[in-house]
Amino acid sequence: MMTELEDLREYLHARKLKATRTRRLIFQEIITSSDGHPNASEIHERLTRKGEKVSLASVYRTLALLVKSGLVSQVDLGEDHSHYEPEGAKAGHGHLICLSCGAVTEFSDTQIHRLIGRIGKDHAFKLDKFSIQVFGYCGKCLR
Amino acid sequence: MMTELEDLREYLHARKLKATRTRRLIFQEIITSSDGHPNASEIHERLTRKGEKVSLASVYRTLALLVKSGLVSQVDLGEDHSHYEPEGAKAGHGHLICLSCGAVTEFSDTQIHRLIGRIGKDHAFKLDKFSIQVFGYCGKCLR
DNA sequence: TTTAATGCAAACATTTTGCACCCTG
DNA sequence: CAGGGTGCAAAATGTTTGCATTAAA
Repeated sequence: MMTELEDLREYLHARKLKATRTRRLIFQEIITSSDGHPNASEIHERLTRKGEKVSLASVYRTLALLVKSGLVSQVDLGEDHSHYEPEGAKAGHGHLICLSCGAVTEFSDTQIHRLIGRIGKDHAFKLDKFSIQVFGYCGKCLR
Repeated sequence: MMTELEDLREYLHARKLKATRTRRLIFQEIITSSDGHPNASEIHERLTRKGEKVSLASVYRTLALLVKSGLVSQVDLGEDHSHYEPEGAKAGHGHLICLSCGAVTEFSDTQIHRLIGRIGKDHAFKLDKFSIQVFGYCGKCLR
């Protein structure tokens, strides 16, 4: 569980950047987030509520750094702001987004990977990453 | 080609909304757009350049209406604003987005449809629509 | 002690909204 | 001519940036 923090430290040290308390707090907040996909202001609120004095500007600056590092990925859930999630081993997964309650469920599927890979080849396109949003209604809301 | 305009007229008439010149112009701009996925300000600029006096506010209001009607769909291409495209027969397709030149190529694949359908079932999720963005480098940029 | 990182506030970009006036039906 | 639609300007969001100050290394 602290492995990720080590990864961050390593990343920062390798490029002579500073492992500040602010950066650790923000990264930890993403890793330990119960809802899984917080946005910038949620991260800011949660830290503030915990008594940490971190500015929203730092949240944005740190998020940009984390995304660039590959430790965190930026996801679009169909809202007008970005969400962030730890980039775990389960790379390349999609999100099921409920249009009624907003619940977000992740899914991962090896067939999708293979299919996307083939589509890239068919179009002479060297792929870097992909993102899938499936909108609809979750089991709870259907009842 | 004028079929779409008829569809718009029909949609508006059915709910006692007005088929104004502004609405027709904006819808036509999306249908006939050469680049395929204009954003709000591109639509506004193009109409202005053609000598049409349409406000950006009306562009946004009309886009919202067109999306709700199902005649147009809103797409996310990884930028900080939305793009719009006609909702043709080829429903449910994805976009290949070049990280170098920004070119956007569409793809459609029946296997993806099937796969997404199955994923929905597996999660007791009634699906409405889906969206796929594949980021990478296009053939031109690889040379 | 050096230099990167932070907080704050102002700046930006995109989208939304209130209101007086205009046009379609 | 009634009611929805439009333009304009102001406001609301989400995100970025300049600068003086703080804190890692």
